[in-house]
Amino acid sequence: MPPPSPAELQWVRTPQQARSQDTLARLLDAAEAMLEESPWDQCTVAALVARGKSSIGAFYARFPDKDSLLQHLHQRRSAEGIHTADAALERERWQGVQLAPLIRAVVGFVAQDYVDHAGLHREIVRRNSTDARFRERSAHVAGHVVRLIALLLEERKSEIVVDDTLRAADMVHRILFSVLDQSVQFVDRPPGPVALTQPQLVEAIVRAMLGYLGHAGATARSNA
Amino acid sequence: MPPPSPAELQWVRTPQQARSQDTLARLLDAAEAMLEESPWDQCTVAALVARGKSSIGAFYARFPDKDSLLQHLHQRRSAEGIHTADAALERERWQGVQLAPLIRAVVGFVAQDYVDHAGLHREIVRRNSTDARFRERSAHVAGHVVRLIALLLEERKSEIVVDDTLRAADMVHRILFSVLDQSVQFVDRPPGPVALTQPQLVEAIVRAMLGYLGHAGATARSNA
DNA sequence: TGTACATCAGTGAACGCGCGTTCACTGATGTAC
DNA sequence: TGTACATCAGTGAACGCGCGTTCACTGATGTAC
Repeated sequence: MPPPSPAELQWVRTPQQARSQDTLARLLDAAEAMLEESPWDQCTVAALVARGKSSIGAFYARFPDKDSLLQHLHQRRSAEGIHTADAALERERWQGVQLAPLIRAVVGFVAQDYVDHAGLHREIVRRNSTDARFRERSAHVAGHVVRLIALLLEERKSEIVVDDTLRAADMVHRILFSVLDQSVQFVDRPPGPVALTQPQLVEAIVRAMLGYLGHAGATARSNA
Repeated sequence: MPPPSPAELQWVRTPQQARSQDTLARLLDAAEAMLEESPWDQCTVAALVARGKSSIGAFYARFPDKDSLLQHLHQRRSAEGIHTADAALERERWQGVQLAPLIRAVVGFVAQDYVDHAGLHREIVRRNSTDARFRERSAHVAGHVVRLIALLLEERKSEIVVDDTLRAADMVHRILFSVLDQSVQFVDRPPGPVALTQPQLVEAIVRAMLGYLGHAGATARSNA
Protein backbone atom coordinates (compact mmCIF):
# COMPACT_ATOMS: atom_id res chain seq x y z
CA MET A 1 0.00 0.00 0.00
CA PRO A 2 1.56 3.34 -1.04
CA PRO A 3 1.67 6.02 1.68
CA PRO A 4 -1.24 8.46 1.59
CA SER A 5 -0.48 12.01 0.57
CA PRO A 6 0.98 14.16 3.39
CA ALA A 7 -2.15 16.26 3.68
CA GLU A 8 -4.11 13.14 4.57
CA LEU A 9 -1.81 12.04 7.35
CA GLN A 10 -3.08 14.37 10.00
CA TRP A 11 -5.99 12.57 11.63
CA VAL A 12 -4.09 10.24 13.90
CA ARG A 13 -0.84 10.33 15.81
CA THR A 14 0.82 7.10 14.81
CA PRO A 15 1.69 5.09 17.89
CA GLN A 16 5.19 3.91 18.62
CA GLN A 17 4.66 0.86 20.77
CA ALA A 18 2.85 -2.33 19.84
CA ARG A 19 0.54 -1.97 22.83
CA SER A 20 -0.96 1.24 21.61
CA GLN A 21 -1.30 -0.12 18.08
CA ASP A 22 -3.78 -2.47 19.70
CA THR A 23 -5.52 0.35 21.48
CA LEU A 24 -5.83 2.25 18.22
CA ALA A 25 -7.24 -0.77 16.43
CA ARG A 26 -9.74 -1.36 19.22
CA LEU A 27 -10.89 2.26 19.05
CA LEU A 28 -11.39 2.06 15.30
CA ASP A 29 -13.28 -1.22 15.59
CA ALA A 30 -15.45 0.18 18.36
CA ALA A 31 -16.22 3.22 16.24
CA GLU A 32 -17.32 1.13 13.28
CA ALA A 33 -19.39 -1.07 15.57
CA MET A 34 -21.13 1.94 17.11
CA LEU A 35 -21.91 3.36 13.69
CA GLU A 36 -24.06 0.31 13.07
CA GLU A 37 -26.38 1.60 15.79
CA SER A 38 -26.18 5.38 15.84
CA PRO A 39 -24.94 8.25 13.73
CA TRP A 40 -21.53 9.56 14.68
CA ASP A 41 -22.65 12.62 16.59
CA GLN A 42 -24.89 10.51 18.77
CA CYS A 43 -21.95 8.31 19.72
CA THR A 44 -20.31 9.79 22.81
CA VAL A 45 -16.58 9.51 23.33
CA ALA A 46 -17.26 7.94 26.73
CA ALA A 47 -19.36 5.15 25.20
CA LEU A 48 -16.82 4.67 22.45
CA VAL A 49 -13.85 4.13 24.73
CA ALA A 50 -15.90 1.90 26.99
CA ARG A 51 -16.73 -0.31 24.03
CA GLY A 52 -13.13 -0.28 22.88
CA LYS A 53 -11.92 -1.19 26.37
CA SER A 54 -9.85 1.96 26.43
CA SER A 55 -10.10 5.32 28.14
CA ILE A 56 -10.82 8.91 27.33
CA GLY A 57 -7.20 9.88 27.83
CA ALA A 58 -5.98 7.16 25.52
CA PHE A 59 -8.39 8.42 22.91
CA TYR A 60 -7.06 11.96 23.04
CA ALA A 61 -3.49 10.68 22.97
CA ARG A 62 -4.23 9.32 19.48
CA PHE A 63 -6.70 11.80 18.05
CA PRO A 64 -6.73 15.57 18.34
CA ASP A 65 -10.52 15.45 18.64
CA LYS A 66 -13.55 13.26 18.16
CA ASP A 67 -14.07 14.17 14.54
CA SER A 68 -10.59 13.06 13.56
CA LEU A 69 -11.41 9.44 14.29
CA LEU A 70 -14.23 9.52 11.79
CA GLN A 71 -12.06 11.30 9.25
CA HIS A 72 -9.43 8.65 9.74
CA LEU A 73 -11.98 5.89 9.23
CA HIS A 74 -13.12 7.44 5.99
CA GLN A 75 -9.60 8.06 4.79
CA ARG A 76 -8.60 4.47 5.48
CA ARG A 77 -11.73 3.18 3.79
CA SER A 78 -11.15 5.40 0.76
CA ALA A 79 -7.62 4.07 0.39
CA GLU A 80 -8.90 0.50 0.71
CA GLY A 81 -11.56 1.26 -1.87
CA ILE A 82 -9.01 2.41 -4.41
CA HIS A 83 -6.77 -0.60 -3.91
CA THR A 84 -9.65 -3.04 -3.95
CA ALA A 85 -10.93 -1.49 -7.17
CA ASP A 86 -7.47 -1.71 -8.72
CA ALA A 87 -7.36 -5.41 -7.97
CA ALA A 88 -10.99 -6.21 -8.77
CA LEU A 89 -11.30 -4.25 -12.02
CA GLU A 90 -7.88 -5.11 -13.38
CA ARG A 91 -7.89 -5.52 -17.15
CA GLU A 92 -6.23 -8.92 -17.21
CA ARG A 93 -8.58 -10.34 -14.63
CA TRP A 94 -11.55 -10.05 -16.97
CA GLN A 95 -9.82 -10.85 -20.22
CA GLY A 96 -12.36 -12.49 -22.53
CA VAL A 97 -15.22 -12.17 -20.05
CA GLN A 98 -18.40 -10.61 -21.39
CA LEU A 99 -20.02 -7.53 -19.96
CA ALA A 100 -23.03 -9.09 -18.25
CA PRO A 101 -21.17 -11.61 -16.05
CA LEU A 102 -18.50 -9.00 -15.34
CA ILE A 103 -21.01 -6.46 -14.11
CA ARG A 104 -22.99 -9.05 -12.20
CA ALA A 105 -19.89 -10.13 -10.29
CA VAL A 106 -18.85 -6.59 -9.48
CA VAL A 107 -22.29 -5.49 -8.34
CA GLY A 108 -22.65 -8.56 -6.14
CA PHE A 109 -19.30 -7.88 -4.56
CA VAL A 110 -19.99 -4.22 -3.86
CA ALA A 111 -23.46 -4.97 -2.53
CA GLN A 112 -22.01 -7.46 -0.08
CA ASP A 113 -19.55 -4.86 1.12
CA TYR A 114 -22.43 -2.47 1.76
CA VAL A 115 -24.06 -5.11 3.93
CA ASP A 116 -20.86 -5.77 5.84
CA HIS A 117 -20.19 -2.10 6.51
CA ALA A 118 -23.68 -0.66 6.51
CA GLY A 119 -23.09 1.64 9.44
CA LEU A 120 -20.01 3.25 8.00
CA HIS A 121 -21.68 3.66 4.62
CA ARG A 122 -24.67 5.36 6.20
CA GLU A 123 -22.41 7.77 7.99
CA ILE A 124 -20.40 8.50 4.85
CA VAL A 125 -23.57 9.40 3.00
CA ARG A 126 -24.60 11.73 5.81
CA ARG A 127 -21.20 13.34 5.95
CA ASN A 128 -20.87 13.81 2.24
CA SER A 129 -23.63 16.36 2.40
CA THR A 130 -22.05 18.16 5.33
CA ASP A 131 -18.29 17.95 5.10
CA ALA A 132 -16.30 19.06 2.08
CA ARG A 133 -13.37 16.81 3.02
CA PHE A 134 -15.62 13.77 2.88
CA ARG A 135 -16.97 14.88 -0.47
CA GLU A 136 -13.44 15.35 -1.71
CA ARG A 137 -12.32 11.89 -0.71
CA SER A 138 -15.53 10.19 -1.87
CA ALA A 139 -15.37 11.91 -5.23
CA HIS A 140 -11.72 11.00 -5.58
CA VAL A 141 -12.42 7.32 -5.06
CA ALA A 142 -15.40 7.54 -7.42
CA GLY A 143 -13.24 9.17 -10.06
CA HIS A 144 -10.69 6.41 -9.82
CA VAL A 145 -13.27 3.65 -10.03
CA VAL A 146 -15.09 5.32 -12.92
CA ARG A 147 -11.88 5.47 -14.93
CA LEU A 148 -11.30 1.76 -14.35
CA ILE A 149 -14.84 0.98 -15.45
CA ALA A 150 -14.37 3.10 -18.54
CA LEU A 151 -11.36 1.00 -19.54
CA LEU A 152 -13.38 -2.20 -19.23
CA LEU A 153 -16.21 -0.70 -21.26
CA GLU A 154 -13.80 0.48 -23.92
CA GLU A 155 -12.79 -3.10 -24.58
CA ARG A 156 -16.41 -4.18 -24.82
CA LYS A 157 -17.74 -1.42 -27.03
CA SER A 158 -19.13 -3.97 -29.45
CA GLU A 159 -21.55 -5.19 -26.79
CA ILE A 160 -23.01 -1.79 -26.01
CA VAL A 161 -24.45 1.34 -27.61
CA VAL A 162 -22.26 4.07 -26.23
CA ASP A 163 -19.97 6.79 -27.58
CA ASP A 164 -18.29 8.32 -24.59
CA THR A 165 -17.18 5.45 -22.36
CA LEU A 166 -16.05 7.73 -19.53
CA ARG A 167 -19.44 9.33 -19.28
CA ALA A 168 -21.16 5.97 -19.55
CA ALA A 169 -18.93 4.58 -16.82
CA ASP A 170 -19.79 7.56 -14.65
CA MET A 171 -23.52 7.00 -14.98
CA VAL A 172 -23.26 3.27 -14.48
CA HIS A 173 -21.22 3.95 -11.35
CA ARG A 174 -23.79 6.46 -10.14
CA ILE A 175 -26.61 3.99 -10.56
CA LEU A 176 -24.80 1.30 -8.62
CA PHE A 177 -23.68 3.42 -5.70
CA SER A 178 -26.68 5.68 -5.42
CA VAL A 179 -29.12 2.77 -5.31
CA LEU A 180 -27.00 1.02 -2.71
CA ASP A 181 -26.62 4.24 -0.73
CA GLN A 182 -30.37 4.58 -0.68
CA SER A 183 -31.00 0.97 0.30
CA VAL A 184 -28.58 1.18 3.18
CA GLN A 185 -30.24 4.32 4.55
CA PHE A 186 -33.47 2.41 4.99
CA VAL A 187 -32.30 0.20 7.79
CA ASP A 188 -35.21 -2.06 8.58
CA ARG A 189 -37.62 -1.61 5.72
CA PRO A 190 -37.45 -1.11 1.96
CA PRO A 191 -37.50 2.48 0.68
CA GLY A 192 -40.74 1.74 -1.15
CA PRO A 193 -43.56 -0.77 -1.46
CA VAL A 194 -41.45 -3.59 -2.88
CA ALA A 195 -39.13 -5.57 -0.61
CA LEU A 196 -36.21 -7.07 -2.49
CA THR A 197 -33.84 -9.74 -1.29
CA GLN A 198 -30.17 -9.05 -1.70
CA PRO A 199 -29.84 -11.10 -4.95
CA GLN A 200 -32.99 -9.51 -6.36
CA LEU A 201 -31.61 -6.05 -5.68
CA VAL A 202 -28.33 -7.00 -7.30
CA GLU A 203 -30.13 -8.33 -10.37
CA ALA A 204 -32.24 -5.19 -10.63
CA ILE A 205 -29.17 -2.97 -10.46
CA VAL A 206 -27.38 -5.10 -13.07
CA ARG A 207 -30.38 -4.81 -15.36
CA ALA A 208 -30.46 -1.03 -14.92
CA MET A 209 -26.75 -0.72 -15.68
CA LEU A 210 -26.89 -2.95 -18.76
CA GLY A 211 -30.07 -1.23 -19.88
CA TYR A 212 -28.39 2.15 -19.63
CA LEU A 213 -25.50 0.90 -21.71
CA GLY A 214 -27.89 -0.33 -24.37
CA HIS A 215 -26.74 -3.90 -23.85
CA ALA A 216 -28.74 -6.33 -25.94
CA GLY A 217 -29.20 -8.89 -23.17
CA ALA A 218 -30.95 -6.33 -20.98
CA THR A 219 -34.09 -6.20 -23.10
CA ALA A 220 -34.15 -9.89 -23.99
CA ARG A 221 -35.64 -10.98 -20.71
CA SER A 222 -38.28 -9.71 -18.29
CA ASN A 223 -37.38 -8.69 -14.74
CA ALA A 224 -37.10 -11.86 -12.65
CA MET B 1 -56.46 18.52 0.67
CA PRO B 2 -57.73 15.75 2.98
CA PRO B 3 -56.80 16.11 6.64
CA PRO B 4 -53.70 14.17 7.69
CA SER B 5 -54.21 11.19 9.96
CA PRO B 6 -54.57 12.10 13.66
CA ALA B 7 -51.21 10.60 14.53
CA GLU B 8 -49.54 13.06 12.19
CA LEU B 9 -51.14 16.14 13.70
CA GLN B 10 -48.90 16.48 16.70
CA TRP B 11 -45.90 18.50 15.52
CA VAL B 12 -47.41 21.95 15.67
CA ARG B 13 -49.99 23.73 17.76
CA THR B 14 -52.26 25.32 15.19
CA PRO B 15 -52.51 29.03 15.82
CA GLN B 16 -55.81 30.79 16.32
CA GLN B 17 -55.12 34.32 15.22
CA ALA B 18 -54.04 35.45 11.78
CA ARG B 19 -51.01 37.18 13.25
CA SER B 20 -49.49 33.98 14.50
CA GLN B 21 -50.26 32.20 11.26
CA ASP B 22 -47.77 34.63 9.81
CA THR B 23 -45.25 33.90 12.53
CA LEU B 24 -45.58 30.18 11.87
CA ALA B 25 -45.11 30.63 8.14
CA ARG B 26 -42.05 32.80 8.73
CA LEU B 27 -40.53 30.17 11.02
CA LEU B 28 -41.07 27.43 8.45
CA ASP B 29 -39.63 29.57 5.68
CA ALA B 30 -36.64 30.45 7.81
CA ALA B 31 -36.05 26.78 8.59
CA GLU B 32 -36.08 25.80 4.94
CA ALA B 33 -33.76 28.68 4.14
CA MET B 34 -31.31 27.67 6.85
CA LEU B 35 -31.29 24.08 5.63
CA GLU B 36 -29.78 25.34 2.39
CA GLU B 37 -26.69 26.25 4.37
CA SER B 38 -26.38 23.84 7.28
CA PRO B 39 -27.76 20.55 8.49
CA TRP B 40 -30.61 20.82 10.95
CA ASP B 41 -28.65 20.13 14.10
CA GLN B 42 -26.19 22.86 13.26
CA CYS B 43 -29.02 25.36 12.96
CA THR B 44 -29.59 26.94 16.37
CA VAL B 45 -33.04 27.96 17.49
CA ALA B 46 -31.68 31.43 18.20
CA ALA B 47 -30.44 31.84 14.62
CA LEU B 48 -33.67 30.40 13.28
CA VAL B 49 -35.96 32.83 15.06
CA ALA B 50 -33.66 35.73 14.22
CA ARG B 51 -33.96 34.84 10.54
CA GLY B 52 -37.71 34.40 10.85
CA LYS B 53 -38.03 37.78 12.60
CA SER B 54 -39.58 36.02 15.54
CA SER B 55 -38.48 35.10 19.05
CA ILE B 56 -37.55 32.05 21.04
CA GLY B 57 -40.75 32.22 23.03
CA ALA B 58 -42.89 32.44 19.91
CA PHE B 59 -41.12 29.36 18.62
CA TYR B 60 -41.91 27.32 21.71
CA ALA B 61 -45.49 28.53 21.67
CA ARG B 62 -45.90 26.73 18.33
CA PHE B 63 -43.61 23.73 18.65
CA PRO B 64 -43.01 21.49 21.65
CA ASP B 65 -39.34 21.31 20.73
CA LYS B 66 -36.84 22.01 17.99
CA ASP B 67 -37.18 18.64 16.32
CA SER B 68 -40.92 19.06 15.82
CA LEU B 69 -40.39 21.87 13.36
CA LEU B 70 -38.35 19.59 11.13
CA GLN B 71 -40.87 16.78 11.52
CA HIS B 72 -43.59 19.22 10.54
CA LEU B 73 -41.63 20.32 7.48
CA HIS B 74 -41.22 16.74 6.34
CA GLN B 75 -44.82 15.87 7.02
CA ARG B 76 -46.03 18.87 5.03
CA ARG B 77 -43.66 18.05 2.20
CA SER B 78 -44.75 14.41 2.16
CA ALA B 79 -48.39 15.45 1.89
CA GLU B 80 -47.52 17.84 -0.93
CA GLY B 81 -45.58 15.09 -2.64
CA ILE B 82 -48.56 12.77 -2.65
CA HIS B 83 -50.94 15.37 -3.99
CA THR B 84 -48.49 16.57 -6.60
CA ALA B 85 -47.95 13.00 -7.76
CA ASP B 86 -51.69 12.41 -7.93
CA ALA B 87 -52.05 15.39 -10.22
CA ALA B 88 -48.89 14.86 -12.26
CA LEU B 89 -49.24 11.13 -12.86
CA GLU B 90 -52.97 11.10 -13.42
CA ARG B 91 -54.02 8.54 -16.00
CA GLU B 92 -56.04 10.93 -18.15
CA ARG B 93 -53.29 13.49 -18.28
CA TRP B 94 -51.03 11.18 -20.28
CA GLN B 95 -53.67 9.49 -22.42
CA GLY B 96 -52.05 8.54 -25.71
CA VAL B 97 -48.62 9.80 -24.72
CA GLN B 98 -45.75 7.39 -25.23
CA LEU B 99 -43.44 6.26 -22.49
CA ALA B 100 -40.29 8.17 -23.42
CA PRO B 101 -41.79 11.68 -23.46
CA LEU B 102 -43.83 10.85 -20.36
CA ILE B 103 -40.78 9.81 -18.38
CA ARG B 104 -38.71 12.68 -19.70
CA ALA B 105 -41.29 15.17 -18.53
CA VAL B 106 -41.64 13.61 -15.10
CA VAL B 107 -37.89 13.33 -14.50
CA GLY B 108 -37.35 16.91 -15.57
CA PHE B 109 -40.04 18.06 -13.19
CA VAL B 110 -38.73 16.12 -10.21
CA ALA B 111 -35.14 17.17 -10.88
CA GLN B 112 -36.18 20.80 -10.88
CA ASP B 113 -37.90 20.31 -7.53
CA TYR B 114 -34.68 18.87 -6.13
CA VAL B 115 -32.86 22.01 -7.23
CA ASP B 116 -35.51 24.26 -5.71
CA HIS B 117 -35.50 22.46 -2.36
CA ALA B 118 -31.99 21.09 -2.23
CA GLY B 119 -31.48 21.86 1.45
CA LEU B 120 -34.63 20.12 2.58
CA HIS B 121 -33.88 17.12 0.38
CA ARG B 122 -30.39 16.81 1.82
CA GLU B 123 -31.77 16.87 5.33
CA ILE B 124 -34.44 14.30 4.49
CA VAL B 125 -31.78 11.92 3.20
CA ARG B 126 -29.76 12.39 6.37
CA ARG B 127 -32.77 11.87 8.58
CA ASN B 128 -34.03 8.82 6.75
CA SER B 129 -31.02 6.92 8.02
CA THR B 130 -31.52 8.15 11.57
CA ASP B 131 -35.18 8.57 12.29
CA ALA B 132 -37.78 5.84 11.82
CA ARG B 133 -40.59 8.36 11.49
CA PHE B 134 -38.86 9.96 8.52
CA ARG B 135 -38.33 6.56 6.95
CA GLU B 136 -41.99 5.76 7.49
CA ARG B 137 -43.21 8.92 5.82
CA SER B 138 -40.67 8.76 2.98
CA ALA B 139 -41.50 5.15 2.26
CA HIS B 140 -45.21 5.92 2.34
CA VAL B 141 -44.85 8.62 -0.28
CA ALA B 142 -42.62 6.36 -2.34
CA GLY B 143 -45.18 3.57 -2.16
CA HIS B 144 -47.90 5.87 -3.39
CA VAL B 145 -45.83 7.20 -6.28
CA VAL B 146 -44.66 3.73 -7.27
CA ARG B 147 -48.24 2.54 -7.54
CA LEU B 148 -49.11 5.46 -9.79
CA ILE B 149 -46.11 4.72 -11.98
CA ALA B 150 -47.11 1.07 -12.16
CA LEU B 151 -50.53 2.08 -13.52
CA LEU B 152 -48.92 4.14 -16.26
CA LEU B 153 -46.57 1.28 -17.14
CA GLU B 154 -49.44 -1.17 -17.23
CA GLU B 155 -51.05 0.81 -20.04
CA ARG B 156 -47.77 0.88 -21.97
CA LYS B 157 -46.74 -2.72 -21.61
CA SER B 158 -46.38 -3.06 -25.35
CA GLU B 159 -43.51 -0.56 -25.30
CA ILE B 160 -41.49 -2.40 -22.67
CA VAL B 161 -40.15 -5.82 -21.68
CA VAL B 162 -41.55 -6.29 -18.20
CA ASP B 163 -43.77 -8.78 -16.39
CA ASP B 164 -44.34 -7.33 -12.97
CA THR B 165 -45.16 -3.66 -13.46
CA LEU B 166 -45.20 -2.89 -9.75
CA ARG B 167 -41.70 -4.16 -9.31
CA ALA B 168 -40.55 -2.40 -12.45
CA ALA B 169 -42.13 0.82 -11.21
CA ASP B 170 -40.34 0.39 -7.90
CA MET B 171 -36.94 0.06 -9.51
CA VAL B 172 -37.52 2.89 -11.94
CA HIS B 173 -38.55 5.03 -8.98
CA ARG B 174 -35.45 3.99 -7.06
CA ILE B 175 -33.17 4.93 -9.93
CA LEU B 176 -34.72 8.36 -10.26
CA PHE B 177 -34.74 9.31 -6.61
CA SER B 178 -31.52 7.67 -5.54
CA VAL B 179 -29.52 9.33 -8.30
CA LEU B 180 -31.08 12.69 -7.46
CA ASP B 181 -30.51 12.12 -3.74
CA GLN B 182 -26.87 11.47 -4.46
CA SER B 183 -26.47 14.48 -6.74
CA VAL B 184 -27.97 16.80 -4.19
CA GLN B 185 -25.63 15.57 -1.45
CA PHE B 186 -22.67 16.75 -3.49
CA VAL B 187 -23.31 20.41 -3.11
CA ASP B 188 -20.61 22.13 -5.10
CA ARG B 189 -19.01 19.38 -7.15
CA PRO B 190 -20.10 16.27 -9.03
CA PRO B 191 -19.96 12.96 -7.11
CA GLY B 192 -17.45 11.66 -9.65
CA PRO B 193 -15.15 12.72 -12.46
CA VAL B 194 -17.90 13.77 -14.85
CA ALA B 195 -19.74 17.05 -14.34
CA LEU B 196 -23.21 16.99 -15.83
CA THR B 197 -25.49 19.92 -16.47
CA GLN B 198 -29.03 19.63 -15.23
CA PRO B 199 -30.47 18.58 -18.63
CA GLN B 200 -27.64 16.10 -19.14
CA LEU B 201 -28.33 14.50 -15.77
CA VAL B 202 -32.03 14.32 -16.60
CA GLU B 203 -31.29 12.70 -19.94
CA ALA B 204 -28.96 10.16 -18.32
CA ILE B 205 -31.58 9.22 -15.74
CA VAL B 206 -34.24 8.90 -18.44
CA ARG B 207 -31.95 6.63 -20.42
CA ALA B 208 -31.29 4.47 -17.35
CA MET B 209 -35.00 4.17 -16.60
CA LEU B 210 -35.97 3.30 -20.17
CA GLY B 211 -33.01 0.94 -20.39
CA TYR B 212 -34.12 -0.86 -17.29
CA LEU B 213 -37.62 -1.23 -18.70
CA GLY B 214 -36.21 -2.72 -21.89
CA HIS B 215 -37.60 0.13 -23.91
CA ALA B 216 -36.56 -0.08 -27.55
CA GLY B 217 -35.69 3.61 -27.87
CA ALA B 218 -33.09 3.37 -25.13
CA THR B 219 -30.64 1.36 -27.21
CA ALA B 220 -31.33 3.12 -30.47
CA ARG B 221 -29.19 6.10 -29.63
CA SER B 222 -25.87 6.70 -27.91
CA ASN B 223 -25.59 8.81 -24.76
CA ALA B 224 -25.71 12.45 -25.77
C1' DT C 1 22.84 -7.88 35.38
C1' DG C 2 21.12 -4.57 37.99
C1' DT C 3 19.84 0.42 38.81
C1' DA C 4 18.26 5.12 37.28
C1' DC C 5 16.05 7.80 34.23
C1' DA C 6 13.24 9.11 30.13
C1' DT C 7 9.56 8.43 27.33
C1' DC C 8 5.36 6.21 26.07
C1' DA C 9 0.77 4.83 27.24
C1' DG C 10 -3.31 4.81 29.89
C1' DT C 11 -6.69 6.64 33.56
C1' DG C 12 -10.90 9.16 34.83
C1' DA C 13 -12.52 13.07 37.64
C1' DA C 14 -13.46 17.70 36.72
C1' DC C 15 -14.20 21.53 33.71
C1' DG C 16 -16.62 24.50 30.68
C1' DC C 17 -19.01 25.71 26.58
C1' DG C 18 -22.85 25.59 23.48
C1' DC C 19 -27.41 25.45 22.84
C1' DG C 20 -32.15 23.79 23.78
C1' DT C 21 -35.59 25.05 26.85
C1' DT C 22 -38.09 27.56 30.63
C1' DC C 23 -40.54 31.24 32.55
C1' DA C 24 -41.95 35.66 34.26
C1' DC C 25 -43.25 39.37 31.86
C1' DT C 26 -45.30 42.93 28.19
C1' DG C 27 -48.30 43.92 24.59
C1' DA C 28 -52.25 42.88 21.27
C1' DT C 29 -56.74 41.11 20.17
C1' DG C 30 -61.23 39.64 21.19
C1' DT C 31 -65.62 39.74 23.97
C1' DA C 32 -69.20 40.79 27.44
C1' DC C 33 -72.36 44.18 29.17
C1' DT D 1 -69.46 53.39 22.51
C1' DG D 2 -66.77 52.81 26.24
C1' DT D 3 -64.81 49.98 30.06
C1' DA D 4 -63.16 45.56 32.19
C1' DC D 5 -61.55 41.26 31.68
C1' DA D 6 -59.82 37.03 29.37
C1' DT D 7 -57.14 34.96 26.17
C1' DC D 8 -53.74 34.92 22.62
C1' DA D 9 -49.20 36.11 21.06
C1' DG D 10 -44.60 37.58 21.54
C1' DT D 11 -40.16 38.70 24.23
C1' DG D 12 -35.46 37.49 25.72
C1' DA D 13 -32.64 36.86 29.91
C1' DA D 14 -31.40 33.05 32.58
C1' DC D 15 -31.04 28.21 33.43
C1' DG D 16 -29.15 23.70 33.14
C1' DC D 17 -27.81 19.54 30.94
C1' DG D 18 -24.99 16.82 27.91
C1' DC D 19 -20.82 15.87 26.21
C1' DG D 20 -16.24 17.02 24.27
C1' DT D 21 -11.97 18.06 26.14
C1' DT D 22 -8.31 18.96 29.66
C1' DC D 23 -5.00 17.70 32.92
C1' DA D 24 -2.64 15.91 36.88
C1' DC D 25 -1.61 11.53 37.84
C1' DT D 26 -0.18 6.21 37.72
C1' DG D 27 1.82 2.47 35.45
C1' DA D 28 4.54 0.20 31.58
C1' DT D 29 8.30 -0.03 28.37
C1' DG D 30 12.68 1.11 26.68
C1' DT D 31 17.63 2.61 27.25
C1' DA D 32 22.13 4.04 29.18
C1' DC D 33 26.05 2.68 31.95
